Amino acid sequence: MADPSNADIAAAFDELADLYELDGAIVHRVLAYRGAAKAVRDAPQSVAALTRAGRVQELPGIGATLEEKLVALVETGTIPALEKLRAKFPPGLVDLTRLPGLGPKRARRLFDELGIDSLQALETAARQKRLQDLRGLGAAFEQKMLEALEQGAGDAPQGRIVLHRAREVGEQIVAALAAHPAADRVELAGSARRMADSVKDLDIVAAATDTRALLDAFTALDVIESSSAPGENAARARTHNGISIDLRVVAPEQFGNLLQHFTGSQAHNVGVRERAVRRGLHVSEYGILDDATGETLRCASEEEVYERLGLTWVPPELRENRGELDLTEVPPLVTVEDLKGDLHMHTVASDGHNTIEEMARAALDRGYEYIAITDHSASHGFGNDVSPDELRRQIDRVRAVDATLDGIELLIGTESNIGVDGALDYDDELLAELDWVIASVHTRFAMPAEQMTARVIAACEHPSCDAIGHLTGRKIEQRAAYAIDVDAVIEAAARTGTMLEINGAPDRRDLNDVHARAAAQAGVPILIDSDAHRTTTLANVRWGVATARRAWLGPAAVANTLPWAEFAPLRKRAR
DNA sequence: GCCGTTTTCGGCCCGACTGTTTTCAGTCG
Repeated sequence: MADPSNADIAAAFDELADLYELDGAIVHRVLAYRGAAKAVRDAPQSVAALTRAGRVQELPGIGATLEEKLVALVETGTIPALEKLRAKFPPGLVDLTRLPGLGPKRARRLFDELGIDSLQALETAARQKRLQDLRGLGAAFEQKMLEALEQGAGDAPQGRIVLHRAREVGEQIVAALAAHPAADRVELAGSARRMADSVKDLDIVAAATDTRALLDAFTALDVIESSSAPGENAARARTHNGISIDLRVVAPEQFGNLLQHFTGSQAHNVGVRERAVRRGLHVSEYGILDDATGETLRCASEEEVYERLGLTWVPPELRENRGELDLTEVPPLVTVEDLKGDLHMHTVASDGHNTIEEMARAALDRGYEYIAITDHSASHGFGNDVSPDELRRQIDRVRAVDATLDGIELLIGTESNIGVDGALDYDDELLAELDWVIASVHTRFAMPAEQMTARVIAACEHPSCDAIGHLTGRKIEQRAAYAIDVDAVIEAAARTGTMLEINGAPDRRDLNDVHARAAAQAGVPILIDSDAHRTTTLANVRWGVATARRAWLGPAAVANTLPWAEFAPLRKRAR
């Protein structure tokens, strides 16, 4: 039996939290399960393996009881308490809690007192006006439920917006507001500031000399379709392309508190506040209340907020409660400017839109010292098929352009498909003639995890395979990662000297932050590549850098921050 | 159920909103 993945374990703990909540457990017990689920999901190593090793209590939020449940899950494939609770409550009951305004307490009462066990049963009861029979619930609640059901609120979790789309809108609005005469400071906050993979909505915070004027300017922007005003210093709006935006405005002396609060994440803020309480301080969006003096401290800057709490300021990308509150100094994180090369891009030879020379000149403009031209290999047919003969001609073309350009090293490479059996395209001799080979899975995503893992490990063991591209094949908000044992691949990459890529395509960002952190900790050199298909998308490394930063990676962990002379010998073929 | 600069029990982040109440429970971010 294969070990459960961290995602599987986290899902089991989340389900236990939901069911214990329905069961009426005290909220702190429920939160303990949710916290444990998050710790497992964020863990950069296999939690199943940690459990076997008897070390799982090293994870924050895992104690003796949860260890016992993990041992059961790893050894038997199931958790007895979970089976018991599943038998106790109909599966449709958890669906009810997805409706806004209907949580576990009310769901439990609807079940106990009216026998409601599904969205369908809720709708029927609401139409028959039976919900208002319950003490504490009235006609307004009933109406709200019917409206929510009509809008399909219970059907499926709402889709999130991939970060680059949200930031495009957000950055534009921030720039427009910052230029307004009433604006003192304007910043994007929330998960967009933390550079998460995707966002639910946008949070913008501002300090202004004239709050009313700035709010009016915001709602009058061309991109805004509709707006409402939930308070004196706030506006909520929707853009024409369907993105919800919250704007909050405060006086400049309070801006640091507001920015810190709305940047989150929730888990980070909870961690911050728990530590503050131990010092007799209470943190909110309005300030820091000091028990000793009864006074509320306001901070103009975010740095001041952290300093007053005795904490090191935390870069927004790290604010996920993954250990950042124990930092004693701000860690060095990789930046776009640190990158000296890009090892994954396409040209008109396969499915790209620009020539070798155009890509090279664009790379020079970005200040790169080296790039690899890595058109798709022939077996799967992206755009034009690059046959072995075509690849030989491409070698000559790249060498020719390289000879005409100063200041940049042009590598001839390929993005080779990884076959079902782990074989690369092109014969070994031709692969060995290249300067660089990145290998990726593009077919047969549905194979079992054991086979997919063996397939990619086989590629790692090929002497000409320098790196693995977009390891898990995920497309953010579109397609889940295929089943693969990432830990096993990381181990193989470390053993064979194969680099692992963070693909910068904004809907890939693959490796993700958790995997990239684990790979770097295992000593695997990480690449940040654009996977550009035209000159303009070379800039996509921005999203790869964002993921690297969320993975706590400094420049030293990222191989293509090295100058060519130091990068070249790191390639497997040069070792 | 976890956890410890209040250490093995007694706490556990903060504030806003809603609908129902007449002081508050539940929900949400």
